[in-house]
Amino acid sequence: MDARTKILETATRLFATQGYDSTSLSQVARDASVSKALIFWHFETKESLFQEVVSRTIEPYSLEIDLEGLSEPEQLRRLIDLYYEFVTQNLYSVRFFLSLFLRESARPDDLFARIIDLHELYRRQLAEVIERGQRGGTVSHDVDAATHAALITSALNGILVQGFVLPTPSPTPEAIVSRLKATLVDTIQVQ
Amino acid sequence: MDARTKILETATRLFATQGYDSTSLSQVARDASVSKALIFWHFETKESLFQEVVSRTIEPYSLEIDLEGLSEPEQLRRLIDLYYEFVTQNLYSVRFFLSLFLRESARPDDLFARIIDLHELYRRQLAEVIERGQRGGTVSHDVDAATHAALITSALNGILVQGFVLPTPSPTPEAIVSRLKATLVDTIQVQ
DNA sequence: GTCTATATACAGATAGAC
DNA sequence: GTCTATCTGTATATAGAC
Repeated sequence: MDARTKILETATRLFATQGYDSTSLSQVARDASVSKALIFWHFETKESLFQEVVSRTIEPYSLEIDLEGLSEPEQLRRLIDLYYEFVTQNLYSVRFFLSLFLRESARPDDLFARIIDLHELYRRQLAEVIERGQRGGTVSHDVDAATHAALITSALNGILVQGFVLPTPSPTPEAIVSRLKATLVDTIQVQ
Repeated sequence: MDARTKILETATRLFATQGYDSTSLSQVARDASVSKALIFWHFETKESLFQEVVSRTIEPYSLEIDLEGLSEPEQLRRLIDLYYEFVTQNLYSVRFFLSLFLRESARPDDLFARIIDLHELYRRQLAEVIERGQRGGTVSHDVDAATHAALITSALNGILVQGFVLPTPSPTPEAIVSRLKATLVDTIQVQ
């Protein structure tokens, strides 16, 4: 692996676990077994290194979802499962971005916008499925689609954060997600 | 106001908005209009200043809840409202603690334990109300109390985090909370 | 491209006058 | 209690040899 990549991977790991301010380039250099000067040769400043790290981290984030042939309630359950899968598969970087949102001096605003976009896209997709189900008669008309969709994403995010924060959550995240589907999907289902 | 208090309040504001690492004592001194040396006279080190800040911030956190004369489903709704009220009234410090949990080098573990305790206390209280309701016949037996309680706290936390992260959440937090009560309480209510 | 050596700034912390 | 002046370490960043 070339030095540039080595630096990037080391920096990614350190930024993600310690944050921007608490990670020094000396530490990155040491962990990557290169000199500090080499970091500045490959990356203009500490902040541009950080920008590159964030770009590479966010890159695989996407929303490719196949819902063909499923009823609307089934689509909702699938969307919930996919969200949870995605988060558990990207636990490190999700945590990283969440803490970036809450604080941090180096805020790459354009990339934040991308994450918010993805989130809203997901929420809108939930809402659209609910509306389609209401028109098709598989979902109850008692719920406002947008609000219910927002509740689902909130609950998902909350389960996620709880997993980050609490030492060993007594009900497992999986159990809560399954309960989420039971309460937030089954109860608005018609039949 | 005496200098010590001035320092504490300035440090609280800066730590909360910028974090521990990104806040220098020079900045605290400047903003509080005192010399750096005075900070060290009042507080041994930067970290003990931080500890004191955290202690003072967490101090008003408590769980004094009056649920007399309410049916179990009403108690659940009340608990949810109280949680939401508490969080909105302590928005700054809640955000502060959340970001502490996600990162930060200075981790005062004993105080973290206190927050986790409060959280588990609240969750257990929800679970107990549900169980009592099941025994008394006001709550459906279809739900597992502990899991359902965990789902409620997750959803609440998620709504909270969403409020922190998203620019202007299209459904308001209030709307989502009311939807939460409709979906997570009404549907397990008997009658 | 990669290094050693160095410049410069600012961090946390101390000494000592008042 | 509060200050100015200073110490010491380490941070980001640069110069210049190879």
